[in-house]
Amino acid sequence: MPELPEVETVRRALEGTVRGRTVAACWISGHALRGEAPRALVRGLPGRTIGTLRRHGKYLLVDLDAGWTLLSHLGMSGRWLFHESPPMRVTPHVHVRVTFRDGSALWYEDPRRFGIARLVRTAKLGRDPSLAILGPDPIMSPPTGPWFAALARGLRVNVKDFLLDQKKVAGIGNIYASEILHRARVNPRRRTGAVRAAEWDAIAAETNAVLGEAIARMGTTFSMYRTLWNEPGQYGDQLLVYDRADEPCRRCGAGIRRIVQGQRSTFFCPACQPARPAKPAAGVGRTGAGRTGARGRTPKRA
DNA sequence: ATCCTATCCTGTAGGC
DNA sequence: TGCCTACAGGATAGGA
Repeated sequence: MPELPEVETVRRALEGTVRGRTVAACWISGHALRGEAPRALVRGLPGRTIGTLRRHGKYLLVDLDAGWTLLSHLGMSGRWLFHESPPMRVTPHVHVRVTFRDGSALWYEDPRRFGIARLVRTAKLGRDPSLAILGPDPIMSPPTGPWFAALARGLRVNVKDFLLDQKKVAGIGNIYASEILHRARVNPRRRTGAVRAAEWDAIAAETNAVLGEAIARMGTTFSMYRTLWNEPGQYGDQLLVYDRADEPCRRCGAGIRRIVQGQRSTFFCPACQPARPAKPAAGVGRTGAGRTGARGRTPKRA
């Protein structure tokens, strides 16, 4: 559920609300989150003050004082909800309740419990096994076509699974992978190693554009995701292909197709994203260095 | 290296 | 109305 734009929306909201607040108490439900109950929070959080809020891919890093960081991942159904004055009744699936000294509270809710919440020494974050394997974050380091092309050289995976691989680029999930490829006009079944330079330029440009636009609209609410204030994200209206099987393509009118890749749904337009790309015009598309995506956006950095 | 399956969980939507 | 199945925004492990 929550991909980079949703996590970034939560990060910004937390920055503006809980930063500087000091934890008075922490309660946990006792249910395990992705393998372990976050018991360490009960002892480790009280007395700590919230500092900087960072994000890498889909991971949220809540820096605390005294050299600790709360590492959070929302999995499929996790959400942090802020309460200026917390309700008396604990709603179902609340697994962590952080109460601040001023009486406000931050609750972590996660029906499917695929999320994680654990305390890590800030100095050792780089060696945390979850974080160490991640590729660069596409907001901090916007990808360019040549960078993607270099990363993809020789790989035989399909380009959709490539975008989903957090070890390559961290933060793109199942919704945005389909959206990016549709806007870049690249068929999701294409072998990564066979994607042309100009197409990588388009993929890079659309990665930057789609993620940026989704953040501006507070993410996509398909069903579960909510902002810190329990509001749905607004990017759902902008989706061009995701969950639109058999509906007309918003660009050309052809029927959107649903296929399964890596056990997960992929949506694409067979007309806009042909299995074989159009031949590049003579003299261009060899290196792609001078070309940008179809919309002419220029990525910032290699 | 890649691909396929299974697993961790609960909620929901759709078919009958 | 209820029962059943399929599927869901993620990540990981094991085996072919």
